[in-house]
Parts: sequence; C-alpha cells; structure tokens
Amino acid sequence: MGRQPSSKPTSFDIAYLAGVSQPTVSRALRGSRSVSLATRQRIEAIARELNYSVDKNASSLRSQRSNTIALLFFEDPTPDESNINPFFLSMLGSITRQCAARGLDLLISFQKMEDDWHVRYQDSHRADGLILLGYGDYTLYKSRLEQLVGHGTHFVRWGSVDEGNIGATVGSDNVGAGRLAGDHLLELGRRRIAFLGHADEHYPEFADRYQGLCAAMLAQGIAPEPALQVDALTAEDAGHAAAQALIARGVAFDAIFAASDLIAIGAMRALAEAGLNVPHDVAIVGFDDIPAASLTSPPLTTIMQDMKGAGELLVDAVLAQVEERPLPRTTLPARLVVRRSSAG
Amino acid sequence: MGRQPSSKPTSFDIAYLAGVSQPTVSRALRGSRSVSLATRQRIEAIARELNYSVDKNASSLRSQRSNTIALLFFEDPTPDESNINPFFLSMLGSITRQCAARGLDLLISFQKMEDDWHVRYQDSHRADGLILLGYGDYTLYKSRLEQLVGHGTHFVRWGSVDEGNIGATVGSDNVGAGRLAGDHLLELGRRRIAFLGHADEHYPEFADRYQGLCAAMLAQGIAPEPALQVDALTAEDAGHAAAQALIARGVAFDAIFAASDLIAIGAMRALAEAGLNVPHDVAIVGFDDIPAASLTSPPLTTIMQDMKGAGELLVDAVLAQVEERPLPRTTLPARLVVRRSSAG
DNA sequence: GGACAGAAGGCATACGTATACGCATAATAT
DNA sequence: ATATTATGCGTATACGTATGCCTTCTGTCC
Repeated sequence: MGRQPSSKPTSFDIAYLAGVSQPTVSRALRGSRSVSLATRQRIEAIARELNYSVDKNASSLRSQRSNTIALLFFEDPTPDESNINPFFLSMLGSITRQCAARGLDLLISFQKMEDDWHVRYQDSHRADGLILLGYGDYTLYKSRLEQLVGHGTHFVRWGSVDEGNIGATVGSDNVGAGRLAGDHLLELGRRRIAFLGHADEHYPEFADRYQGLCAAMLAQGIAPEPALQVDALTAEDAGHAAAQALIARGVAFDAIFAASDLIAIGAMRALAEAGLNVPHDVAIVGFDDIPAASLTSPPLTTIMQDMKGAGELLVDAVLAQVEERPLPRTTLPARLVVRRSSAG
Repeated sequence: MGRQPSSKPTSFDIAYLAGVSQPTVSRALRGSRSVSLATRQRIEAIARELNYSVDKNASSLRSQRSNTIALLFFEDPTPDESNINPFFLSMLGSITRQCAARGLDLLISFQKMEDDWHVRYQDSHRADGLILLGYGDYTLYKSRLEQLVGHGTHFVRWGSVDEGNIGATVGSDNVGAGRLAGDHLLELGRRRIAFLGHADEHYPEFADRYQGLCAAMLAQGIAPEPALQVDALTAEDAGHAAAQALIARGVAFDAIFAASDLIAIGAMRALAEAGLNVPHDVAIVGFDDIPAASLTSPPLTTIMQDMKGAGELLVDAVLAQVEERPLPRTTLPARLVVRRSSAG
C-alpha cells in the first residue's frame, strides 16, 4: 500500500488510468446518467484506490455551489467568553446531523449582532445560505436582514414566526407553548401566575410565550396583571434579578412561568433565598429543557422544543431557497415536560 | 443606495473602476507592499463601495490555502441524538473565537470514530488542517491517525500528551490535575479515595488523572487500592452505575475523584440513593467544570481546564503545521475549583 | 436502405483569483 | 552622464472542476 506522498491526484489522473477524458470522470463521480454503468464503476474503483477526493474549491468555483451552510450565532448581551447558551448547543447538534445527512458542510461562527457580519457572507461564496440563531433585540436585527434580502442572500432565522418578518423564519409555536404552560399551572390551581421575560417587540419570542400564557388565563376568566410581568433576558443572573424584583413589588404570586430555563434557574435561586418553597409556595415552569433543567432541585418543569424537527426545518428552508423551491411549514409544536417544580 | 441585483462584482470590475489591472486589485486587497499606498486606498474604497468580497473558492483554489480549519467531534459511545458533552461545547466556544480572531473559517462536524471520516478531509482542500476532539477508545483512533500522517494531513488531537503519540497532541496536564484533586482531598483528611473512570490505555486521559491521584496518595504514604477504582466512561449513567458498583463492593471509602463532572453527577445521585451524605460521608471532586457543576446540590468541586488556552493552542498547533513552524508547548495547567461537595 | 433517435463520451471553455515574470519609470550611485 | 537598483504595475497563466455543445456509434423503424 505504499502511497507515494506525491501531489494529490486529480480527475485527470483518474481519467488517464481509466482511459477516458477528464469530463467523463467528473460526470461519473457525480452520478450523471450519461456515463455507462461499466465506465462509472471502473472510475469509482480507481478513485477509491487512489484515495481521490474531489477538490472542493475547484468544484465550488465551477458550479457556483459550495454545498456549505453557515451557522451564525448571535451572542447574548453578556458574552461570557466560552459560555454558550445550552439551548443553541442542542440546536447545533441537530443542525450538524441534518447537514451531515445531506452531505453539506457546516461553517460556524459567533457574531455580535451589531457587527458587519453580513458582508463576509454576502458574495464570498463561502456558503450557499445562512442560518441565523440567537436571541437578541429584533429591532437591531432588522437593518441587517434587509441588507441580506437586498443582496439576494439566502438565509433563515430561528425566531418568532410572523407574517411581517423580513426573510424566512422558522420557530416553535411559542404562543401555543405559552398556552401549554399556562394551562398546566392553572390545572394545578394556581391563579396568580407571573411571567419572567421581556414581553415587547424587541424580543418577539418571549412576547409570544407571554401572549400564550395570557390567552390561557383569559380562557379561565383571569385577567393578566402587568405587575406580574418582569423583564428578563435569557441568563441565570437576569432570572435571579427578575425574581427579586418580583418579590420586591409585593404582589402576591403562586406560580412563575419563565421565558427560558436559565431565567427559571436564576429565579429558583432567588426564591430559595427568600425562603419560598418550590413548588409548595411557588410552582415554576421554564422553557427549553436544557440539560441542567433535570439537575436542579427540585427538577424543573419546562417546555421542550422539537430540536430534531428544528434542525431539519432550518436546513430544509435554506436549501429550498437555494433550489428555488417554495419553503414548507415553518412552525413547530412544543411539548410540556412535567417535573417536580410544578408537582401537585 | 440602489444596488442593482446584477451579478456579484469581481476583481475585474474593481480593476476597471480603479483604472488598474486585476492583479493589482488582488495585490492591493491582500496588502502587498508592491502596490502604492494611494492605489491601494483607491481600490479599497471602491471595493467597499461595491460591497465586494473575495470569492473564497477562487482564492482557495489558486492559493491552495482555504484558511479554514475543520473541527471533528467524536461522539461518546452513547450518541444520544442532540446531547453533546458540555465540556466540548465549551471548547467549541473557545476555538471559534480563536479562529475568528485569526480570520479563519471553522468547519464542524460530528463523527463516529469507526467511520471513514478521514477520507473526506484528506485531499479535498476543504480545510488546511483538522482539530480532533472527543474522548474515545484511543486504540480505535490509532489506525485513523496513522493514515492521516501517511497522507500528510495536518491535524492536532486533544488528549493525553505523551511522547509516543501519533501526530500532534495538545491537552491539559492531567497527571498534575489528578494530583491537585488528590492533594485537596487528602488535606481534608480523607484517606480512602475512590476513582471513578477507566484507567487503562484505552482512555489515556483518565488514566493520567488516576495516576496523578495515586501519586498524591503515595506522597502521603498511602497505597492505592485497586478495589477503589471503578471503570466508567463519561456519562451521567455511567457515573451512577460506577458508584453503585463501588458501594456494592463493600470497601470503605470517604471520597471520590470522578474522571469527569458527568460521572460525578451520576455518582452523587447514586450516593444520595444509598443514603450517603455529600460531603459529610463522602467528599467528591469532578473534572471539567461544566455549567451544571455549580447547579448540583451540593455544588460540585471540580477541576477547571484552561479552555481559552486550549483553543489558542489547538488552533496554533494546526497553523504551525500548515506554515511549517515547529509547534510550541502542548500542555496546559488546570485549576481546582472548590465548592461544597468537598467542604471541610 | 436511409433517416432518425438515443447513448456514451470527447472538446473547449469558464469559474475568479493569485503569483512568477517582465517592463517601464524614477531614484540613486559612480 | 551612465550604470544600478528599487518601485509600481501589467501580462500571462495556472489552480481543478463542471458543463454546453458536438461527434460518433449503435440500434430502430418505415
């Protein structure tokens, strides 16, 4: 098996050995029907023998298709060095698998929303399309998204699905999920349910979750109280602070629906400090089902999003644009996972 | 700013507008010193104006350098869909940042060790080099690594640093870290310290940690007992099972050093089930300092590896090979993080 | 038996950039 | 004033593949 460390073999080398022309090699390896079975098998055998692989740069240059997708993470306002939001990591796992299944390469990078990340991916042919991931102020997003659309760049964003969105968006059914959480808490007999998380147009996903909660309450004839909503971004600290603020307001509450698990975990810490027992005094429901959610004490009831479906849908939505197909459904159902933080 | 959605601008377009030749544009944008300052600035201005970016495929094809690094994760034997080992995620964060700082693209993918992943990256010019990450049976690794070396592929592996390794390796000082853990537990007066984790040549990192622990004990005149070592791979379940096995053996122990935090967390669950109190009956030290480590009750004492340094070193080691520099230091110190699981 | 269609593959070329080389002009040396 | 060198840039070309178009051959049908 002495493979001489000569220069890498090219399709010309294969062609010579197979007694055909270079284009035939290219066609054979791409499975073109205009190459006879016999020829193709001969070529494939030789290619394998030489350990040949198609030069990705040449191939992409010629075909103007990189078969690569870029995944951009936008960090939370608190970019704590190598601390990544666990939810997005789970998403990453799902996306990589989906890309692998389709033979796509996946490029990943972390960005600050306010940087000029869009330029790098605009015409460089690095990737055929982008997947944008990350909570973040949507109003900041907008101008960047408009530029992408203007340039004809293919992209999908994970977020709140809404008609008015710029570009393609895929996301969980946040309203429905909020309703699930609300119904669950109401069934437990809780009536004064607080919401920890932003609820304005800057964070539409959170706003949707809140809206779902309100819908559930209204269905029981309970009017949502503004005093029971506290702003919070998705971070443990923010959850802690929000719960403290809630307590400080002096309004009664017997349940919390947190816009994310990290917020919920921070809130549980604040409740414990205040001598409040979970779930006895306050039942709590989070969102995301991050790994840590089952490790807290008590373990956290939460909403589990369909990660596998999300990866599939995101990748599919990008490819749909590349291939000029219409893109399919864009909303995914979520599921309630009941644990002890909301036990009877 | 009506940018016509015409075809993407090329270096020829820039050249035409600047009244120079295409090669001059290329040189100017790459900062070659053989272009006058005035010309370069003119070119840069036009390029920015047109929102031009270098075509990555063409550039890579011509220069035979992709300025891309591929990060390959090898999954644990239990590939639980989108559940990724948190430690590697933290590493990912560090590596992406390092790549961004150097203007490198990062390609990532998950692999099963036993697949033919090496072929895809061998001659395809997808990436200039590989970073290999993942616990896994080293004996399985070997044949793949040898093939990579044979092909002249640039790569670095994260793992146990040892003279006999195939190819470049970067890793924490696992022996030293094991010693840290051991010294800490000994200082607390614990004398019967168990180790949960494999300790053979299949998992050299774990073996190193165990060896460090043994060294600490021997320094105090305590002979390590084989009965106090239980095999475990890095997973919560494995830790749970290992601790159960340890208890079932009926040997006395007053401390546990777990080869990873996941193992430690599983072990704590088993201890709780057995009615053993942490840290009163059993002090416990983990390894990795994953986010969940501070959320357990009691919070877990653990060893924190230098993630930032790891990212830097890994990327640097790959580039060193690409640029034919000798590669620098390959071992990183680790730090003990004391929490309540090993309180007095 | 000639026209025609389909199969299989060759020929030429384009994708967009980077670099070896060469050639002026200007600056400096002798 | 001439020989020498550096500066700044143009000319030509190569990187390795994919694809439009054309050719050849075989088989088929009236």
